[in-house]
Amino acid sequence: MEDFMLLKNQLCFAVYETASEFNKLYSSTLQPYGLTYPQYLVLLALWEKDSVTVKELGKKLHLGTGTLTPMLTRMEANGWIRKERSKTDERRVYIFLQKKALNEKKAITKTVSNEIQSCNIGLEEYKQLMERLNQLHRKLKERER
Amino acid sequence: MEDFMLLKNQLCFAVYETASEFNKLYSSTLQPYGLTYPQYLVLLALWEKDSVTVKELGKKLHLGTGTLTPMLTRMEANGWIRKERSKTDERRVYIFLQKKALNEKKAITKTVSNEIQSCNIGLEEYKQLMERLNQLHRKLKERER
DNA sequence: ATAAATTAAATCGCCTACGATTTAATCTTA
DNA sequence: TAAGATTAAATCGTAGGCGATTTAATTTAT
Repeated sequence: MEDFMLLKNQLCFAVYETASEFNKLYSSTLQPYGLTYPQYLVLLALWEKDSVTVKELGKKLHLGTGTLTPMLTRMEANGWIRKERSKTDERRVYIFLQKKALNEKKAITKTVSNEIQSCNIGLEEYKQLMERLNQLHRKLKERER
Repeated sequence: MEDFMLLKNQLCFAVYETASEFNKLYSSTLQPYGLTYPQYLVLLALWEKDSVTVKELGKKLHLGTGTLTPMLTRMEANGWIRKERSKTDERRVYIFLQKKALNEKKAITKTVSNEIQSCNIGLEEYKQLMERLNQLHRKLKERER
């Protein structure tokens, strides 16, 4: 039981650490573009589906407006996106990609992809880890209720 | 290759999400004690080895003084730890657990343990995930150089 | 039709997190 | 030993991240 506890602590720490490693790796890779890691995640979401509300974006990224609103404001100031309040329902704010984000998509994804490639993560390893993480993720989510 | 670009298939996002789930789970569990998740990690480190310098603590937790110093100040204000500047080398600041942290150790670890238990994560699942995470972690670290 | 409930985004306060700089102490070395 | 390099912690500025509250618009139920 004591060992199991140790293991649990190690697991949460391992996840915490790995997330922070990813953060650093992506941050330095994205720095030349003037993007942060969370901002890149926003672009990934928008490249997949453009012109969504803040709410929808938050759902996809699991982020609330307390995080998104200021971040989107910064991204707008940097010319990545545009915010536009809906005419039909003025509560909603739609997010649109700007030209810059469309033009630089190829370059950014290529750079990131190269960087990750250089970590030599095998496809099998990748898949297994994804599977395990999603499994854990599901259990953590279930727990919440 | 294309669905490799999808947000939900990105390993970095899975890690990011899982870390945030852990964070939320631990945060709500620790809230009654007036502890945050990173503060709990500090206690875990100190329960393992007390009276260490800020530097050593940072090495263990992979945190710099920009994060630690204000956090330790808060933890001192809340009675968990005590900071004491070394007499022999006044550059160093040693961190000591306070009685409160020692007295509540059992209760806190028990509560956390119970909470995590309720996620029904099997031992095998644990081990595999840890193994995969450490493997990934190693590769990310290697990449840095 | 209007009061009440709901919804969406913004705002607020607090706590990480990190790179860069600053301050002060200690160590090296010329 | 005095100047310069190194070290440890603190400080600063910027950017998440989150729970809670606020504001304004839209729905709903009466």
